[in-house]
Amino acid sequence: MKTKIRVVLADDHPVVRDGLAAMVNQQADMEVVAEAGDGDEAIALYEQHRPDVLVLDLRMPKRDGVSVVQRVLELHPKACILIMTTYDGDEDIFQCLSQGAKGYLLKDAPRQEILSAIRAVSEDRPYTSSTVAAKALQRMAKPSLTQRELGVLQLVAQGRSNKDIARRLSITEGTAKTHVKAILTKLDAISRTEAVAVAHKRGLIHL
Amino acid sequence: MKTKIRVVLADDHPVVRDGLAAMVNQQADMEVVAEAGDGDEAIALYEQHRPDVLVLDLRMPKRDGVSVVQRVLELHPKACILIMTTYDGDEDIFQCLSQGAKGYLLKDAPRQEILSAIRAVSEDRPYTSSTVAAKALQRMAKPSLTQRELGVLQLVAQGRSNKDIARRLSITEGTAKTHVKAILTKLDAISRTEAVAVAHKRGLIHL
DNA sequence: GCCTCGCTCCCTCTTAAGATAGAGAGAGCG
DNA sequence: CGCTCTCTCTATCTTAAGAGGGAGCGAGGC
Repeated sequence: MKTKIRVVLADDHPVVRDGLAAMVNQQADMEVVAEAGDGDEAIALYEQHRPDVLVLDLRMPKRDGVSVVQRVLELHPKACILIMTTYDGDEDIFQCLSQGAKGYLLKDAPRQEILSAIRAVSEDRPYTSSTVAAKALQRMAKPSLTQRELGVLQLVAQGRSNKDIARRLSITEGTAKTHVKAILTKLDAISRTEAVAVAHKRGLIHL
Repeated sequence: MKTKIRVVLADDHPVVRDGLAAMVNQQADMEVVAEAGDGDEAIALYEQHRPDVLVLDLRMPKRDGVSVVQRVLELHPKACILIMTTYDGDEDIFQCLSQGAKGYLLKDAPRQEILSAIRAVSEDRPYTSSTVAAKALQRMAKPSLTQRELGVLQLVAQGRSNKDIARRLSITEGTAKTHVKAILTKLDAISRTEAVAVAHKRGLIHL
């Protein structure tokens, strides 16, 4: 028998970790070697165990999924990371995959799909369901927001006025308006409130 | 030995169901008798098995948690329902508990807390962590929105203009403004965008 | 050097949003 | 019956938001 696929889990919900661990350990060809409850722990445990696959949630305390992907791949370019999350916004998907994650799947996926995704990723084969892949492709056709625009968008989403945003960012109200207008154009929205709705759906912001 | 606590699980994520099932079945005094993947199924399986405890997720396909609570308690006033979700908005908590759910806890709760919550609820004792209970109390001090206002809020959150909202609801723009104004006052917000942010945080709307 | 992009600032103009105040119809309730 | 609440509509007024322009300046790529 071949050596088992060694898996590290990272998710802030104990229930989900238990569920995944139970599923994985039932399989003859894989085992869970460690479980992390936040982003920092995920990186530390990857270092310590050097697993074949890192299964990663996106929204976690201390450090979010995208940044964990970035950091782990910086340290170990050959790392095989599988994202497993409830968020299906095209921005999240695009960010993770373009950072170098090997797979992305949603928590409502059936057991079989989850297991075969782990196997695929462990062999360095990318795994992405057709719906998820479609969103990543959709995202590529859309214009990206600049750092500044993302910062402004964040404040808009909190309900701040242009004047308020200008004060917080130490720019003039006119400039704030310029940024907001650019955001509206890129997100194809008529009003700031619609922009927030679109941005939220796409995963550009997380309220 | 006493008879085991019979549990029905309802959650749209197979992983979570597996996790809960693993945790529960490891205990000597409880067992999972059925698992549901959506709201309708949850009601049907409750009918079929009449478990001691129904562990329920809030956001599910077909029928949402609050409405499942309502329906099950309508059919079986003595039903013991434990809400288990990621949503910690005061509105969700308040709705569930005031409908008659016996417990409410968050998915990031540790294993021990989850198990003791199930035991408490099975004996008809209410279980609510202090943070959750605090939110329910906070909510009681706040003004409620009327049905109409909730409908308008929904449209505001989608980014619709007052004129647009008026057209969709077959009322005048002035009336739409009146409703929006009332929403702003009740949510203590200055602008509609802030109102959406507040409403989302409180669980009044789910984008 | 030239060009593009991101960030900043400026102008005008129109429209939407929000503050304020008043009022009537219908439902439900003590 | 009066009281309260919800929903509806009215009107006026001020301010914020958004459309549509143009423009300078520094960084980085070709």
